[in-house]
Amino acid sequence: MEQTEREEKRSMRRRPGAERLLEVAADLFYREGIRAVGVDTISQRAGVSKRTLYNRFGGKDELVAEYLRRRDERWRAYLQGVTESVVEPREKLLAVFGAYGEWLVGEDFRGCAFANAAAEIPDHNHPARIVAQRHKEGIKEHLAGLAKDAEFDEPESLAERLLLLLEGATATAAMRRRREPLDVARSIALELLDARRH
Amino acid sequence: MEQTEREEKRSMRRRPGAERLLEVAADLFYREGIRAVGVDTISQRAGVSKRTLYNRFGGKDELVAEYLRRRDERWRAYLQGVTESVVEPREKLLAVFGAYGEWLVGEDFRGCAFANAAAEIPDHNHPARIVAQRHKEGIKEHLAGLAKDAEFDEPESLAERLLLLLEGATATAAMRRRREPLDVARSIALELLDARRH
DNA sequence: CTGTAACTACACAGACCTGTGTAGTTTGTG
DNA sequence: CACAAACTACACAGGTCTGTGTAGTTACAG
Repeated sequence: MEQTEREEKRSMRRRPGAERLLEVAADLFYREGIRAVGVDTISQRAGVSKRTLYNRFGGKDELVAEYLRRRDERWRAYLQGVTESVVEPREKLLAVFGAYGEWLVGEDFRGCAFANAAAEIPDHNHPARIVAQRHKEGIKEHLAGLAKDAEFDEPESLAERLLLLLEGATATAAMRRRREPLDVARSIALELLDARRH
Repeated sequence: MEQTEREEKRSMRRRPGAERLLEVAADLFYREGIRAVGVDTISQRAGVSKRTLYNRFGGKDELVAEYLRRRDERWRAYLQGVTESVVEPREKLLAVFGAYGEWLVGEDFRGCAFANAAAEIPDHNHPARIVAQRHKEGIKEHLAGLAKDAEFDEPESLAERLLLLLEGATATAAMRRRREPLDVARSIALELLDARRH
């Protein structure tokens, strides 16, 4: 216990700069846009020298990719937790809509970070674009797993449909923040599930 | 007739610069992103002095808004044409999906210009954001009109659902260009229409 | 011919951008 | 203590950005 604490302290101490940089970058990139935020601003607000940013991440592009990687991890972990807390397999699928719903009514909602990155970065081979693409695949796989557990026929196909609904709700909500889009998406999802009920 | 032609010529001659600027700006903004393209590049490629750009549009922000306004007009006119060419009211709704489908499989597809603008511009009061929001409302109204003509119950609600599907397909296709998303959206649309058939 | 609208060429301000180079300091470890 | 990793401060290169100021040119209408 004491040892664990010390180790944690050490690893936190080892690169405290990188950690602060990522936190600040995540906040600013999401809120203001990737291109809109300069490395000077990030390092300044993180209370870290710009040199450290470049020593840790190599450049802005990789910092952006890291920002998305971390966001991907956290969102998937959150989703995992939400679906695990539900018992009924079919309800798990609907719980995903609940998770998205809570997110996109928040005051600080600014659309899907991955979609936004794709909008800002035309280059398909940019590291951030690859992370963004993987993120969507990850969500789809998660949905497919749940659909399979709920014993739906063609779980892959259902997962694709549900993902499209979530994307649609997110994109629509990004235009003008409201809770309607998610309710619409959820009700379509219900129709789809009911139509495939055994 | 002759008079019309002369008037057209005159009005085209009156501001040839503005026209060229808008064409070039539309192309660059869409392909490379709004923030990524500077006014110097635009005016240079349009073969027009930067001063003219500022005299005509007042600034970059208004040029961006104009770019979206024109894109909105054209897309709505195109959609109008597509749906008018179909006879069956119910088929008109599906024709909208056909129109989106053709667009998002093109080589130069870079996602929805309005969604991209919203992603790049956090400020909700930016003129471009207002145009983008209006665009989506316009499409929804168009769909609602078609749904009404096809005598569906609750046409507004159906329109909202169909718009969400189109948004989802566009967003998904923007991540990794494929034709699947639209097929998925279209098949969900079919299910929705069938479930509401008289 | 004269006036006016549209436009050009070009310099410039002032800010911001990514990225590097360098010399020196802190901090924890063997 | 000695060493190395991590970090700081700071200047700088070279570029881009939006926007303005100014003097002069072109095209056309009355």
